[in-house]
Amino acid sequence: MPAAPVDQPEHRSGPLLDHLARRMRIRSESVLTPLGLRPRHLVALTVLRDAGGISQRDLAGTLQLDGTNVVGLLNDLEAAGLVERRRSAEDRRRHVVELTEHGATRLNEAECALAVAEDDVLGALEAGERETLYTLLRRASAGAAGSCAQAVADGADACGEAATDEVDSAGNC
Amino acid sequence: MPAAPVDQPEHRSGPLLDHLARRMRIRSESVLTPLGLRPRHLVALTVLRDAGGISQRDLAGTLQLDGTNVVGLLNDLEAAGLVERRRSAEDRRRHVVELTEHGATRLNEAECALAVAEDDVLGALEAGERETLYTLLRRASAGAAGSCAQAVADGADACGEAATDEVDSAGNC
DNA sequence: GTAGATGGTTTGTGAAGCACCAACCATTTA
DNA sequence: TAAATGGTTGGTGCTTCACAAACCATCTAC
Repeated sequence: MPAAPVDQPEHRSGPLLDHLARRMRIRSESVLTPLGLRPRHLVALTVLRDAGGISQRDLAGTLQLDGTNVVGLLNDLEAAGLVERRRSAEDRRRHVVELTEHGATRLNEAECALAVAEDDVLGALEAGERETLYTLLRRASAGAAGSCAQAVADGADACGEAATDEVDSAGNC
Repeated sequence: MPAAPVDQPEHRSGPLLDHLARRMRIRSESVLTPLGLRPRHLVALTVLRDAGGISQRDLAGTLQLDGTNVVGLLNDLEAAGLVERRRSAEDRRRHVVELTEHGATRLNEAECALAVAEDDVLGALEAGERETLYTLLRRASAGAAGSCAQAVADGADACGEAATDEVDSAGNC
């Protein structure tokens, strides 16, 4: 073997992300079940809290989920009163989706409950590191939100911000 | 509404991890297909590179995957010559699984190819931040590896280290 | 040495998550 | 008025799993 110029080993986060997400999801499931939620509900709620009132189409884009399946997901959440569909004033075809107050509270409760799962999966990291991780994930998530590339292609301009507003839901465990 | 004592909003990485992993997986799929790999193969290969020669049982534990399904996964990888099953000398029931040289090379190629997907999903982060993210994920992954809790329960002592050895596969894109 | 536990394998079965298609209504835009 | 668009419903099918059952090889304990 030609002993290859060993310099810059690739550092891809993808597989690690995948791996940890899976571990976390498995742990989370048992914690979430008593609350009547599934991991994907949490994902949707989290996205909705960050994204404010967006259309289902945009939500589908952010979630990278087929539109028809978003309908079902939202049906669940709306039936539980965690989310609200309102017709948009500007375009009455659109549904503006938003967290209800109950939804925000419930999301917060769920996050508290998830502490156990997180301790388990992220146990090797100290508090400060976990916070760093959270910040990075959140930034990445916000940045990738509507997929800028696509937004640009559409001639839209939803790229610049969407990043750093305060999380303001009730924060008591 | 009672305006709740807004202090410590929960910062749970779980849902974000889930969200980003999904986005990444979707992006990765198209990049990986030409290489005849699936995202979950990459996860397994990555884990195997880090974990060295471990038994299938331990691999199943790390992957949190049912043993019977690990068999199928390894069948794929072995058929492609990326992985090798050897009978353990100490316990001939056990199969010691290890990356072949070809497997390491292929993993590296795949990681190079994944740059595109990563740029796409992690676009909001700069190079330094991505490296930080990678480091954190890797540490978390290594720490959670065999699930320390379980290892302790078994009376084993595989908790302390497993963290920071150099990645040493051929690193040329 | 024999019994029972353990690691691995095969062959199912079934559930969940999801993409995709088709048809449909309400609304907006051309 | 004719597309195009956002949302909804219902259906099909694929993939990824968990779980069960039956089996072989091997190890451990009695």
